[in-house]
Amino acid sequence: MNGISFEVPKNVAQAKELQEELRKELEFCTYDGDWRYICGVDVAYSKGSRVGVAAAMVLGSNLAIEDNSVAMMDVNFPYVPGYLSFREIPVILEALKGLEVEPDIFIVDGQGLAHPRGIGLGCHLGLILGKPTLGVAKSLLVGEFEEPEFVYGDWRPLLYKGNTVGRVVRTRDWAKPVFVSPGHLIDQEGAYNVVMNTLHRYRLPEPTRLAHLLAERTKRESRKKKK
DNA sequence: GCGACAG
DNA sequence: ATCTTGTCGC
Repeated sequence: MNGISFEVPKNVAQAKELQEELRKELEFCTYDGDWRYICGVDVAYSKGSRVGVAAAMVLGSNLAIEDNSVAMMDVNFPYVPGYLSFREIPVILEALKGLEVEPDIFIVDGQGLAHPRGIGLGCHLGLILGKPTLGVAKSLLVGEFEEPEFVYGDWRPLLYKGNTVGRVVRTRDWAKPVFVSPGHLIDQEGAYNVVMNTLHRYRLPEPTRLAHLLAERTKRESRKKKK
């Protein structure tokens, strides 16, 4: 069950056209939550954002690490809000090639549906992989919401242009909420459940949190090795 | 024209 | 996101 291939847009205008086209392919279905391996992805940057370091962390249902992989490569596309996927997907795909275990579902560090054109990094990656994917962002890109209660697990719908595009979730007492939205082959309730089931004692779910640490550590080690 | 703006 | 040491607090 493979997905589409990654196309490289020449500029932001082309990227926008591509997103509007890909948006039609997204499928938000109910998710049974029945995964064996879940993969978190994150990208760190060095050399003034010229080089990207992607990390993929695969966890089992007990949240124990089952596999991981990293990749580093020059990043071409600039960071433009709303077009993050064109900047991060190439190096992410490279990292995923190094996995020996095949994940059932993916969590991305960024938005899914909660995006200006309804196709954030989580959605785009999901289409390419052809697997359930969701986004968990640390800050808002688009939408409006009411403050969730300051209690673990509480949430409020994230509204954008009259539609609910995700959930603003309090993943820890008193901590800033995170923005959860479906990417592909999953719905809002499913995405919320996956996040709640992969939280440990931190604000971010373990797959993404550990992928972030791995990417940071890899970057740190490689910059000292080169100089 | 003025702000907002994932990582 | 990145550049960066120590420091306050659970």
